[in-house]
Amino acid sequence: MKFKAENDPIQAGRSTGLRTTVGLRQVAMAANVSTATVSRVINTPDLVSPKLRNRINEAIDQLGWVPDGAARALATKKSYTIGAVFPTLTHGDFARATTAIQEELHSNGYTLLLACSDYDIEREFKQVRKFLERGVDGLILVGENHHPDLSKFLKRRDVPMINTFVYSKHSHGTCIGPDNHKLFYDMTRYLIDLGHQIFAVVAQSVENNDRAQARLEGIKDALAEKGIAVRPQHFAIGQWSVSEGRNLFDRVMSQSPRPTAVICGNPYLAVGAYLESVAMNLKVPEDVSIVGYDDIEVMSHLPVPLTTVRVQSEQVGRNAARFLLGQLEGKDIEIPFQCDSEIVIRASSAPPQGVV
Amino acid sequence: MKFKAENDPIQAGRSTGLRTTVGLRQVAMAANVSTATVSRVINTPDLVSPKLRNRINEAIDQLGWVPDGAARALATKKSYTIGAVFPTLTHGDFARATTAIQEELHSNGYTLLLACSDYDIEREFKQVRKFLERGVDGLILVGENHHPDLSKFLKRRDVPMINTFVYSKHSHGTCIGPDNHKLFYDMTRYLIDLGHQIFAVVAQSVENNDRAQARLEGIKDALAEKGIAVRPQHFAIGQWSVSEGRNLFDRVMSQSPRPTAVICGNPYLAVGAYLESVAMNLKVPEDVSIVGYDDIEVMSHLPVPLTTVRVQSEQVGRNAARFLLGQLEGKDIEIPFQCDSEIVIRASSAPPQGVV
DNA sequence: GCTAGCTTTGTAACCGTTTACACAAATTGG
DNA sequence: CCAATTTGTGTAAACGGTTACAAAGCTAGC
Repeated sequence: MKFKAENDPIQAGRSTGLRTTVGLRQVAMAANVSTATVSRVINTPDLVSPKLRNRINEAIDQLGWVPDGAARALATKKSYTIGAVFPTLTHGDFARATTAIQEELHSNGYTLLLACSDYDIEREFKQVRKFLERGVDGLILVGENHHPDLSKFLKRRDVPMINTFVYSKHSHGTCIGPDNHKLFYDMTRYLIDLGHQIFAVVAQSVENNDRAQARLEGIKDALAEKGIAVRPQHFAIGQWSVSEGRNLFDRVMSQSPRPTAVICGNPYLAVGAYLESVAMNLKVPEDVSIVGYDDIEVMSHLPVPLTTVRVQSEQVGRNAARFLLGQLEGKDIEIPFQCDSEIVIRASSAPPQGVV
Repeated sequence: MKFKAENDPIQAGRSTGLRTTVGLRQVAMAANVSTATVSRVINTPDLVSPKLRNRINEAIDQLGWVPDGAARALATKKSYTIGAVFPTLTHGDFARATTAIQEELHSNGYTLLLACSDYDIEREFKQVRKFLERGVDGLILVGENHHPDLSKFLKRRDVPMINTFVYSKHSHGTCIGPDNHKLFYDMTRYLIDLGHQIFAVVAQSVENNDRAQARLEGIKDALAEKGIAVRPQHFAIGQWSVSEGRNLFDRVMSQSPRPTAVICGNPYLAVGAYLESVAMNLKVPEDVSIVGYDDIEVMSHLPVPLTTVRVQSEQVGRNAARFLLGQLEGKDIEIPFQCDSEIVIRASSAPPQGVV
């Protein structure tokens, strides 16, 4: 099927007459230069003579022109945009990381696209696809297990990506965060060394959460080395909340034998566990040691401050952003892929009663 | 200066030969249809005959084509993108609102651009400008006082905007949130009715924070009606943290006369105040009533649960997003501009000692 | 004074979609 | 059976920038 082209000059010039929005062309006309020169003033001012540059800048100011990002992205194939998908923002560590990412990106001229997966791999994948449609230049995700098709998708359009809040030697260069396994391995060793023998674990679900999973493995491995295992009745998995911490603490402490150390999977569970110990009239750390993960401020201000692991979430976010920016600029910036973290020992952990 | 155009057919066809990325054109060729038809399959499938539609969809799948958002935005003048600037994400209410916004936007095909102003009006303005460059279709901000040039900027390119976490009658239709003044007016009235006469206020800085400012006014106005004022030594302004809550609580409680009620400007200050009361061996609420703002989970689990104001931050976020989407679709969706909020009375507030 | 090289500026094709308009084919009605 | 609609598809001009390339205007060297 063929149609012949009608070269209709009126139609061709249709829009030129009634243009109302100000664009590069209007600026160029106002300053009596070509569009190329205006574009150069924006992108490579050094290539334009000072005289013209001034004239053009004046025209820009006067017309109040702001370059159109979409047109720019289309022409350059760069969107100066980074997409991040977090499981949730309501957990302090992710919120802090997001803030850091945003700051780092913004001060480099990039903008952050944000989405939440709610710990759902399918959703994460959908969000990522949408981000790719939007033309993001890079991606920041959490954890290492993603939708099976995700990496193909990324590879096809080689968008750099970095996984956050995870680290292990085998993932060096693609992940940035703490070594979750080691963290809780060390924490558990610390408790073992204090003399504990009966351990309880109170944690959130590990579904689609390889970080939490790794931490649990850390506990198990450390205990196994001493021939210890967590009894089923001392292993409580639930929601992510203070009240759940209270419930689960109550549950594990009512079992026999009674644990002398309770390891909590997140700070809210730990705070809940402690508050429940108060309600149960148990003495911490005399009757039971309580330790947590992640250091939220209130933990250190409770009547018995809580031992926990401190992860530098801002650092994770900031370095993730830096890494991506580095990749995009072509320079391989060397950042610490394994981020700082430490066990903060406070009053809630001590040798079990009866051990000197 | 004039140059004559050289119609160089080789150069003109330069890129057609070595095209490697797959675009609308490739799909069109593969399915042996025009680009317009492919476009229609994406945007208005009903206009395309089922037969062609299938053939094209197959081609799309096979080539793994994803439409280019930038090109689309350029052609349609719509980016399906909403920008939000929050003071910070580390405060629970903003984090919850952000999550709700993101969800609402995403399920309507929009994407969220996020930035933080760190309670700095200049920064907010810069972020907004950047968002406008990016071509956002709408804006979500916090509070009502912005950079003086901001509204001009928005009006010029008529981008709809909504202010969140604020509400008053005069701002109906442009703001969505709680009536901050009324909230603390009511809270203060409640304390007055309990019989309190000596009030202390422990709050964060109100610089560039009209919400906090309004709440303080609410306190003052309620007190003034009864001829009461907060003494200077009972008025403590500081950071936003638990430890600051402890410090400031300690300070105001050491003054004479000793206040019988302490109103805290945010949940962390309130928790800090309570924890300090424990450290100071003061009984709550017998010796002093403590009330806060915003309901974070731990407040209800402390040995003495704290009276506070509960604001539905998710609701604020969700409705803000809905409102903007409505504006963009042209339909004036009726949403509640004043959001639900309530005073949650718990054990930390009671009549002052000596009053029956 | 002429040429070679550098700097500055203009021309116009191109980025990947959308969409107004033109047209052909299919449907309808008298 | 033909005119008037309706439906489906193609053509090509936008959208608002960037940038390869060409063309001048200089500078400087001999």
